[in-house]
Amino acid sequence: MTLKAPKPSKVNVTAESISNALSLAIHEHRLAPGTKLGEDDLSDIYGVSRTTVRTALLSLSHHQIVEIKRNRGAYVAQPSLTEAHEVFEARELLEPRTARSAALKATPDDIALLSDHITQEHAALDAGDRGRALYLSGKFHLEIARIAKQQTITDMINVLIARSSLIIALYWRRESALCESQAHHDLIAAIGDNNAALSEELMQSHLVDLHSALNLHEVPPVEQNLRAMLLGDAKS
Amino acid sequence: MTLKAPKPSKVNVTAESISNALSLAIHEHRLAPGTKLGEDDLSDIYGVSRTTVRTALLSLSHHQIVEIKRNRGAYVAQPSLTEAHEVFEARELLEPRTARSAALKATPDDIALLSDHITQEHAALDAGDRGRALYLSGKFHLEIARIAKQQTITDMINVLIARSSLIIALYWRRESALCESQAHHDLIAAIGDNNAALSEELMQSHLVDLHSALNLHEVPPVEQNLRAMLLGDAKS
DNA sequence: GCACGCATTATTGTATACAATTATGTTCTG
DNA sequence: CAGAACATAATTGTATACAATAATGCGTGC
Repeated sequence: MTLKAPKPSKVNVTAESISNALSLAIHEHRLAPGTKLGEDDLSDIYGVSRTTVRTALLSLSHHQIVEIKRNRGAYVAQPSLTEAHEVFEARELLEPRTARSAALKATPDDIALLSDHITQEHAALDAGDRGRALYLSGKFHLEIARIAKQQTITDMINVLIARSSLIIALYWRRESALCESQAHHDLIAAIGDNNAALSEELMQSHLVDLHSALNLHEVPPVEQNLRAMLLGDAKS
Repeated sequence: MTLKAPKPSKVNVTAESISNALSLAIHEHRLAPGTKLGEDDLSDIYGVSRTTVRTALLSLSHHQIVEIKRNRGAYVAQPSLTEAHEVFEARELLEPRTARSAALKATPDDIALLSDHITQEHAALDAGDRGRALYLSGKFHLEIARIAKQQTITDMINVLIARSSLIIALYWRRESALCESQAHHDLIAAIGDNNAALSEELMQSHLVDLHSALNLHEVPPVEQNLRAMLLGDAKS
């Protein structure tokens, strides 16, 4: 098992590292929407005080992937269907223009990095790790924003991608379709050719495609347990 | 003095209320960029523990209007010139389309509310309260986003407007120009007529206008004191 | 007189303790 | 037996105490 995962033995466990670990777990669908994130549980798991855990949870709540209900605790967010559509509409507003900008600025190094992403994504799929493939797929979009050199917009897209991961967990309809990374391949080609118009158009249709793959009815909220998702089933 | 301001005597002082008070003070340019926000100072001022203050500061840092430097403390953010351009470019990407959407959805009540905003803004200017006028001007943009009924995009615009306030504090060039709310009047008219294309165009040119009013060179970072800005000069 | 280094002070980071709120389970009553 | 009310337990919210880090000022040596 390739553990870069969430069990930093003892040293340097900061609020940010916990936040990152939880964020990754949510991206990879190891933490399902609705999962309760108890402060005591997390402070046990990571070996820090509740203070630090609370800082991490607060950070995640600001990214809207964790919802904190007063006096009730923190839960992995469960975006409503309305929010789901809003998130993809926002992405459709931001990302095509960002892809255009990326096409104009991309260097050969950038293209190589994108290609590497796709390779890793395929590797994850071959290994049967759909969660990691989904995470890498999101990172791909983020990488394009980074190439466009607009940190502010990149930050916004980052949040939207995180929420998209939750939305996919709740409202995904197609069975296989996540695997069809043909769209990503085409995007790399267009960006590598510095074809701004095509890049914008491909990104637009890719997002519309994803958006249209959402299920149309609400999903009942579910409760999930925590330890198994974060620690596998191995120890304690 | 019209105090809705930041001195809630003793009851129900929550992290959110502190966050709101500081946010308002920043919007109204009572807290200048670079001001140190010491935890002890703030807990004295608001009569709560540092824990609560830290929660508020963390929240503001996630909105990027406060910068927290590890082991150094929290400061009102000082956006770089690069960030300044990025923020306005992001607004130019989001707000025109949002204004279009608002024009299609606006009800008479919405128009009345927008007009009321303008009235208040003028009143603030007449009272010589430029800070409050600026705050209301930002709220005007936010209100349009709200009318468009896209909460996700509204949230993003909200953050961008807050940062814009800091940017204006640092890089504003024109002397009078903030007062020329003609653009806002025209926008109300277009939205009231449900004229989508015109609304989008007016918003676009309004933002370009604002963007072009920025100064082009960096500004030296400054330190400011805190108590006077939050409490007036009255007591203690 | 200036610069470097050490000691002191101040401020933030983290953990723990206590208070308040909510959830739960039991018991009593209709 | 069902339902409500109370008591108990669990969990979060807040404050305080302690530790670690960075800023400051003083003194010494060159």
